Amino acid sequence: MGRPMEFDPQETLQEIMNVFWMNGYEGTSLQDIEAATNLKKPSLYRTFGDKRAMYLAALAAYEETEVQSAETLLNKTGSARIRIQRLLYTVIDGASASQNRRGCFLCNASVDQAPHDPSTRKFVRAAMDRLTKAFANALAASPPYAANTRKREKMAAKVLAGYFGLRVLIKAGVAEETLKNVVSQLVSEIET
Amino acid sequence: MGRPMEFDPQETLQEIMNVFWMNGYEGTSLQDIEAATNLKKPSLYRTFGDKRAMYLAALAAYEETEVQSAETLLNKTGSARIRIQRLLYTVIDGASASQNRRGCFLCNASVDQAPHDPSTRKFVRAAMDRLTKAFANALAASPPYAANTRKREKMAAKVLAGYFGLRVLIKAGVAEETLKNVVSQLVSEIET
DNA sequence: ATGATTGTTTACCGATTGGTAAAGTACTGA
DNA sequence: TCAGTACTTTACCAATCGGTAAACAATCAT
Repeated sequence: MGRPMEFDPQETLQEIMNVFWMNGYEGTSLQDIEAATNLKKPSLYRTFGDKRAMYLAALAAYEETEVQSAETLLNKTGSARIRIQRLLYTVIDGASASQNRRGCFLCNASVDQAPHDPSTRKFVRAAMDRLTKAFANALAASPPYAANTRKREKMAAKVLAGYFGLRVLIKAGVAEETLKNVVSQLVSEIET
Repeated sequence: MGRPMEFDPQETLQEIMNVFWMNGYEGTSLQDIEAATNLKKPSLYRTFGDKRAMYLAALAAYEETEVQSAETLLNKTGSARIRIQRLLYTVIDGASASQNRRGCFLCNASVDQAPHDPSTRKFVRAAMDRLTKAFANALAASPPYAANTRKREKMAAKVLAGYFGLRVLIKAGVAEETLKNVVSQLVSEIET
């Protein structure tokens, strides 16, 4: 059956994801991807297709790892407020601890590719819906939202907006104290 | 005194701003700028410097036009809630009316350049502060916020986050109804 | 061992990137 | 009229862009 692959495509995809996540689509060159993966272009093109396909695959990988971990975090114990607070503080801690300015890949993709590429837009919107549903599920942990679907969905949409706004502020490098203010404000409006 | 300029640098800067605003820094080539301004590269480099200088000048132009118009909108009559609601609905209408997916240039710059370029980050943060202060001033139109500076600042930070989140959702192309939900939720939490 | 098959490496492609030197053009003051 | 000056145009630069053909290396079934 021929020569076996010398690298793990899944692992490689994670590395590709990290590069696109940090630098965006236009900001990432094939050279950058080569450096990040320790692979040469022909191997990359063979396994993933062209640059755009790599980007979409990276987005999909993001959804599978990061969005899912957000979901599990939101599915832990506690009231609606506690659950969402837990996620938002994790985001802040992750940013300030490791000087991590990558933000949220979905948010980045919305800004730099969604307006120009329909397939990216479609994908991002689907992932956003998934995130919104995760927020809605977390909200359902508290009676006022469990009882009222419409109320839950509206609040979920607002939490999503606040979440993205937070990620933008992080990318801009605003002070951690400001970030915590935003989160405490945002969370305080969630009924128990 | 030699040959007079055949174009208006201010006007040209607006056109440069529009291109960067739409396509981001890496997504904009000098060819794009030439096409948008009807000028050749040497004229552009002579008047503005290199590409990065053009980008920063475009950001400054954005602050002078868009941020200022946001300020005047927030300074009109009405309660804190009314004022902020007015701005946010203007944003939504501007997006849905003209299929305008440019979002907010400050938000875009935060995502695609602030993490990589310190001077962009510095500039964006200053403009954000200005916007935050404009929100705070609008909040001061209602007694609960006029009386309590700390409360006002915290709410202003949250409104800023909501504002950026909204611009991200717009870029992702979410339904107008969802956007309106976000705004109504956001605004309903502003005391009168 | 050997051919077939698959993966990797090297080397290259045309196009485009940001940026500039030099030639040409239009205006000024003398 | 004419030298000096400032702007525009043309033409070009090395470097890098995304993408690929062809040579090379490693494994398989036979």
